[in-house]
Amino acid sequence: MAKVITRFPPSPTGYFHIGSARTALFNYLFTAREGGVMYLRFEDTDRERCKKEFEEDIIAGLDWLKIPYTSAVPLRQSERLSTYREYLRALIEKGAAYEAEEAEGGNGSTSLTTKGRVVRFKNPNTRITFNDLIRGDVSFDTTELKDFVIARNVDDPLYHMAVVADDHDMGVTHVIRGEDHISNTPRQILILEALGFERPVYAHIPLIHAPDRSKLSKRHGAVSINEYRSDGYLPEALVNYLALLGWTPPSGREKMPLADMVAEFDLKDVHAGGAIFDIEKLRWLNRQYILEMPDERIQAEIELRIPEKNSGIAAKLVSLVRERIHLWGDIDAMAKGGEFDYFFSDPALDISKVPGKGSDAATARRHLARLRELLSALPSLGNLEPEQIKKAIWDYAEAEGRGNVLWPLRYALTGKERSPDPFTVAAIIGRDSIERRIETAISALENRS
RNA sequence: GGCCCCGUCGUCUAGCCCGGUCUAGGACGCCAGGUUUUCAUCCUGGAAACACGGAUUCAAAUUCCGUCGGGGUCACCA
Repeated sequence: MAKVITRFPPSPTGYFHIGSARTALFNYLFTAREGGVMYLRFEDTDRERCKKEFEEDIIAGLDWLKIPYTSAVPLRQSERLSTYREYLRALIEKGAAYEAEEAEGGNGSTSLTTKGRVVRFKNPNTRITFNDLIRGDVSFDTTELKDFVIARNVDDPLYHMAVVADDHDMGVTHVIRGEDHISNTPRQILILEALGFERPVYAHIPLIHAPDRSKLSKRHGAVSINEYRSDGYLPEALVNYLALLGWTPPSGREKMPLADMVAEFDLKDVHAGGAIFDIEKLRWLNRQYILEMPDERIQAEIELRIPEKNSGIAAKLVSLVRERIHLWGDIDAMAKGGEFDYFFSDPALDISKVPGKGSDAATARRHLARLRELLSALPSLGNLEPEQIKKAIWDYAEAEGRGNVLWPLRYALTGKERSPDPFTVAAIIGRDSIERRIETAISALENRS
């Protein structure tokens, strides 16, 4: 069996899009599974709209997502103009295409940019049926296509002409692309048959939709891969999620690394219907990946995102942060929300909140005083561990009512109604701060009464 | 509108090809309880779907037809 060759041919007219990324991914999964080659090539026959900047963005995106590819040589269609010209000539000589003077049918398109004569494909008005690996036989009557234009002039090919020529010359065996291309297929088959080329196998994957089923666009949130990157999503999670949108592995597994997806991939398991992009599930998946990230990685992200640089505290915040975030951007949100403040400086206390509900100032003061004693008995050397602290005060808390004892402590330490548990906080801020903050709370309670 | 594709919980889906094992399973989200107070985790439980109408059949989510709904596409863009 011939070697599988596929292609991912974006048009660099915009930033790398979530939908394109998924197309690239499916092409890669299939190709890798078959032991083939996937080429990247840029379809830039529309010189006006294409930009170098977008090419770079697409490449950076593929690299970030770690989707492997092979660059076509040449990389751009704009570098193959002479080849297209030959095919165009051949088509014209065979009588399969012809040069025409003006726009057909009068939709007023007196295009001003047109110089020279357009090349039209002579439509045989036939019925084209192709077998799509995902949806079975698909059939079109090409009559409605009329004699469609395949080149602005003999030197300036349009999309369909270039695609057919490239796919043939590159030896592409499988064309895997978005469903929006399904109606382009008969046109391309017509051209390729006129040229005597063999048909590749087609597979049109369903599109991704916005929550309202409309086309995914900026107004629904991020569509550019860059945005996910800067929001702090992990590339492996994004790739994993994208694969799950429209494909279910036989194993039914959800969270799986790229290599495992390759091992299970089969186009027949790709769905025919479109799917809605659900950011919530992506967040959940991303969290699953964060959960197994090494401590050093979490620590590095914390250091990057908290205002107090080089405080040496990031290492101590790792498990606390890991437990609370779905994506790196959540660390920024925590920092902005003041959720790290009490690790760096003593909090301002609202005395009325020290006792907690169901208790009173005198009781709270008594508990805090006792806690200060119990904690002063802790060994005075080395880092404190949450377990150690818990052990020192747990029996007392149990005896007196956990909430009555633990709330005042936690509040005295953090000044927040919500925070991690007091043992964790205490271990991080250390002996001096613990003692000072308890002391502050006690004297505040005394002054009040 | 023409043509093409699609139609299982709110969402992603399993099941459909080879009708009965489906009082339709899982995941996300949601709701309610529980765990070492609060937050976050975590655990348990719950609500939640075969678009509709016919046909075939002893039997249909699974087959066929129609309707409705959704999407794609109708460029000298790709």
